[in-house]
Amino acid sequence: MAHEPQRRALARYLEEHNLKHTRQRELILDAFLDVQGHITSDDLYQRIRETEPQIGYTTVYRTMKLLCEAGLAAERHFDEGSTRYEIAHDHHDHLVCTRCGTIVEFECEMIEKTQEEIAKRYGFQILRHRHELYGLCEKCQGVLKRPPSELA
Amino acid sequence: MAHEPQRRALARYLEEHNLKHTRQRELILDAFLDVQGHITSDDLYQRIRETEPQIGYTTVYRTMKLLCEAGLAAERHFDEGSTRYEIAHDHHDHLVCTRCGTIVEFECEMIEKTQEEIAKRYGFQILRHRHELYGLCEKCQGVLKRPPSELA
DNA sequence: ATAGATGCAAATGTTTTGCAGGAAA
DNA sequence: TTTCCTGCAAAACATTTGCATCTAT
Repeated sequence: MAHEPQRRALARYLEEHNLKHTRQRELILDAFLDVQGHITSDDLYQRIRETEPQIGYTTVYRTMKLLCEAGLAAERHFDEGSTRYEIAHDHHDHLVCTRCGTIVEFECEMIEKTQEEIAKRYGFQILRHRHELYGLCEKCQGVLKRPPSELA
Repeated sequence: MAHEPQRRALARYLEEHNLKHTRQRELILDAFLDVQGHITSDDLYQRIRETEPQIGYTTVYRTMKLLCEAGLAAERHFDEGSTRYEIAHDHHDHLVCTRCGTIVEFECEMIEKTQEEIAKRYGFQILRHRHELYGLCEKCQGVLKRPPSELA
């Protein structure tokens, strides 16, 4: 069933914090890793309940927070409203298509450096940041260029 | 009572859209402009009700949306949760102090240009963006350096 | 045996909506 | 006198919390 490294990381985190290793936690970790994407707790809950209808949405919400604390997931807040989770990895920012919801990750060292300079100029010490570019992905630009009759 | 240019702009917008010029709308516009800051609808409601207790919070929420449509206010969503409104002016981004809530505006052409390049690389057409730097302002860095006994 | 987890229901905080009465054009 | 607004109460939404029960250790 794969996801072994992450399963081990979770097990380690739970032991170190005197927390319990439960079926639900393993289940949610697996489902989350399977999706590979920027998913909401509710999406994940809907998905899991298809095969495990006895699971509670509260548990999914709580477990996603736990996975963040364990360093396996990262919380993101895009404009659309609900909290999304991504698989934790190196720092990056996002491009978000406002039509189809596609999310693309990018990183740019130059912007990072420039941010530091700006912060220095205002006497701030940056702890984190949020940089999101909203617009149309290639595909959606194409769709919107067609005559209205062809639109969904 | 000042704010004449904005009052006129609002009046013009209301006429053009066949909307009505009411005491509440004028009141909310004035209060909003007085604050000069990044304020939530609820903050504004609390503030106005001190002198005008009969006003409804619904009206404040609705009017802030109206002021955005009229181009007089702009909506912002920072990490802390509720929607804040600022007086509409040239494009800019923000530094936010996570301890005291101070918000400083900045603009950086180089970052803007770099964003465009990134978008091009991924085939995106940017419609808007969001760039927020969270950290400690000068004052709060100082406070947090002191021994714990001196903290509030 | 016991600390901790689960899942339901209810509470939360913010914002929106339905609607009857009220004010502007 | 008609169209639009207001303000209340209630709904919406996403998320969190209280609590009795259940489970991993």
